[in-house]
Amino acid sequence: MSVSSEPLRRHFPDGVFPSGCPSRVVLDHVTSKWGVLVLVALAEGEPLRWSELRRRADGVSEKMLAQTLRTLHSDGLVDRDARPVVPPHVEYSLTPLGRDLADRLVPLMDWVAANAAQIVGD
Amino acid sequence: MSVSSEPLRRHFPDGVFPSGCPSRVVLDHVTSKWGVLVLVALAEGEPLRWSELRRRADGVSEKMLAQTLRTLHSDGLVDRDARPVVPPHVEYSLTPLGRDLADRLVPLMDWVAANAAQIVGD
DNA sequence: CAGTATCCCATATGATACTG
DNA sequence: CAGTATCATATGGGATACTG
Repeated sequence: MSVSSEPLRRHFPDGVFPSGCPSRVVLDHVTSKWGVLVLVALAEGEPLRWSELRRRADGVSEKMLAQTLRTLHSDGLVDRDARPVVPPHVEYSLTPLGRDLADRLVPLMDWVAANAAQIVGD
Repeated sequence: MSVSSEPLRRHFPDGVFPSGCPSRVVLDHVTSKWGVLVLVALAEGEPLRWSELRRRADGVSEKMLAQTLRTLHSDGLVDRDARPVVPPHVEYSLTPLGRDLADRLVPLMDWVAANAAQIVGD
């Protein structure tokens, strides 16, 4: 079933992306080991705090979480809301742009979750 | 448009993926720097040869192309068809599983292509 | 709590040369 | 043409200690 009636889908005619173009940079941010995980964790919809993110992106070090969050924030994908209270209360959430991206990431993660055992020969 | 009427989407309730589970391994293969590019290059539909892949995954070294191809092949995502001629003629293509994955990768790449300039502040 | 600052290492990635 | 083999390097990533 689902025989492709379209033999060709010329999405990226001249090579997937020219090396060194902005798309490559963004792709690397987005597909970075922890970037995907953080984005998808936030894709649930509700803002998450630092400690929650550390738990949900299981295994992430403080250094990498900080670095990932900084990158995603400066890319305009993640919002950082720091409330001036003590102890500090900071919430991270997706920007509209980030949500848009996450919508494309989630199907990928679903696929991985569904097929990983088969692939890796669990 | 496309206002989310669903506040929560509990795709990955207990943390995106447990650290060390098969999904993490597959995710790393699939989102590896060159893995994505090779998969998407092959997503066009027609089989590609080594040299074509090198051109389309612009910037990839021979070592990394070989390694990426080996991983994707052993994951059952990419087929390798070597014809016993001289000079050698080898074609790579997606397996059904690989095509299924690529279908989820392409929308992501399209998004990246569409938004990269804005994000990186070209 | 939410980070930053350091030190350190594995390995992902790269450049080059060589081969069936 | 389609790789493999080597050598070298950058940096992604981790552990630990410290701080506003």
